[in-house]
Amino acid sequence: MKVEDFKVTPRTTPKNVALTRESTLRAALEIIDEDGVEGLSMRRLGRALGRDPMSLYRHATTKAELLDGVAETVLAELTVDTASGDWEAQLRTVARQFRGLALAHPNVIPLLVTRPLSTPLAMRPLGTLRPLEAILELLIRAGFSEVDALHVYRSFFGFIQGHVLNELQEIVENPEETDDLLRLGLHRLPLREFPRLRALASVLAAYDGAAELERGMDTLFTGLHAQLHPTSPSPA
Amino acid sequence: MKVEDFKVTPRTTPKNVALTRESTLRAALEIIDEDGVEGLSMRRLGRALGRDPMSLYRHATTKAELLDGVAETVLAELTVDTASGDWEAQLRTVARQFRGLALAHPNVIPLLVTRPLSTPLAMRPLGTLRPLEAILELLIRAGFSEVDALHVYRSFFGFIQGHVLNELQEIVENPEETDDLLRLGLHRLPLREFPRLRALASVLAAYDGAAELERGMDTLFTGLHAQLHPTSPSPA
DNA sequence: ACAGTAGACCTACGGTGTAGATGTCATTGA
DNA sequence: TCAATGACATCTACACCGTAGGTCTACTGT
Repeated sequence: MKVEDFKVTPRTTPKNVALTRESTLRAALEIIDEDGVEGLSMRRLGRALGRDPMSLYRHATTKAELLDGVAETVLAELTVDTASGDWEAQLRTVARQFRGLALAHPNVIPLLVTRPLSTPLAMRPLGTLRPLEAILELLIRAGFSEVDALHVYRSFFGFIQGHVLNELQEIVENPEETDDLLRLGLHRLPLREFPRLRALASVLAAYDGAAELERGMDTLFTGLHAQLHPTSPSPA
Repeated sequence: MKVEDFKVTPRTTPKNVALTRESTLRAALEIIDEDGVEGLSMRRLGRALGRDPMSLYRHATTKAELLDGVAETVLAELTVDTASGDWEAQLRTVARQFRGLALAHPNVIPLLVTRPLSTPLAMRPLGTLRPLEAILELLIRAGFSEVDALHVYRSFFGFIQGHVLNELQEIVENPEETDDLLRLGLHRLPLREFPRLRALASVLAAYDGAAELERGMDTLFTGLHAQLHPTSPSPA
């Protein structure tokens, strides 16, 4: 009893399992993780699923929607404990989660930061709005006014987005090279024009994303505390 | 004497002016401003310039490089006064400039935040590194150590990037609608799941990007001052 | 038993980026 | 002066893209 015996249908392979939105998105995510957003085409996704590319339009009316779906599934991994009385600790946790997602799926980040630019807030996939709602809930329960809660959310979200973009830009060009200047390829920069940058080679090479995130949050929360406080300031 | 009389060359139109890298990038920027990055194709750009699409490869070896060029020209509009003794004031100026660029060319922002993710620092267009070098120079002259200067730069740059992404996401769906909830389309959100978000309709509608940027910078600089200081702390 | 329908498939259209060959000058070197 | 050299523009062609529209099949509810 060989696999071929079941080839009732023409050229496609797995076929036994039904095609769901979830499995489609999972496969799409895999392709993006491997080859980036550019690498994902409907034809290739169809091939990966052993289905005709056109079948995909059963579960996503358009490719853009499919990309939104991928962004959504990734973002949905965030969990916010709205019951926590310590809003700062909770936000710190979310930030670390977010960084984790970014490192696990770096190729999805362009999607995450870019898609909302062309989609009004209310038309975004609900899954992407859920963390927003949860954080608002958390902050308001912690005693912030609505306006301040939104302000904190924006500062926080802008911060982690910025941090992740920063961190993902730190790409080492020649990992095997021992000299920092060469490893980062900085020797290519004209010495006259970029003395500071070149001098920072070793500091750049020693970049520690996790530490930088913590430090940035220290900065952020110091600033936030100095500026506004919830009515019930301390953890429950 | 009609225009047609000059049609020595086949189908293309302007032709008299030579095709330079600069004019090419300017035309590309115009198309992106109008129709977004998706709207830019080599064929369309060629049409806009009255040249064969293939001519473009004389000034950019690939489309990706052309996009980098567009990002570069936009970013090159930033000016940093490295001689200023008041580093905070100078950074605030840069931030406002950056926001200005973002509002003037919103469709370029995806390029700005996305392209560096696939390009090691040392291989980026020099124009995009110049602001970085200048800010490092500014900070070091102000008395920061190299490490701290880099840290400040990263916090700052992450912040403005995050802010701009936040601000550009605030798209109003039905500008003519008077009720905030309807104008933002928030009525589409399930009431049970998104009570906080829906309640914030009027606050969201009153978003003021410039004010938010200033507020965010207050937060940021408060935090930075509390955390580290240059050896020569006050403006010259 | 039959109509309706949901899901998958196929074909085809107008687009894309760009490799490679060809044409057309202007400048140079002998 | 003429030939050669290069720079630049053009054309053709290839493999790929997203997706509109039609068709086939198999199951569902009546």
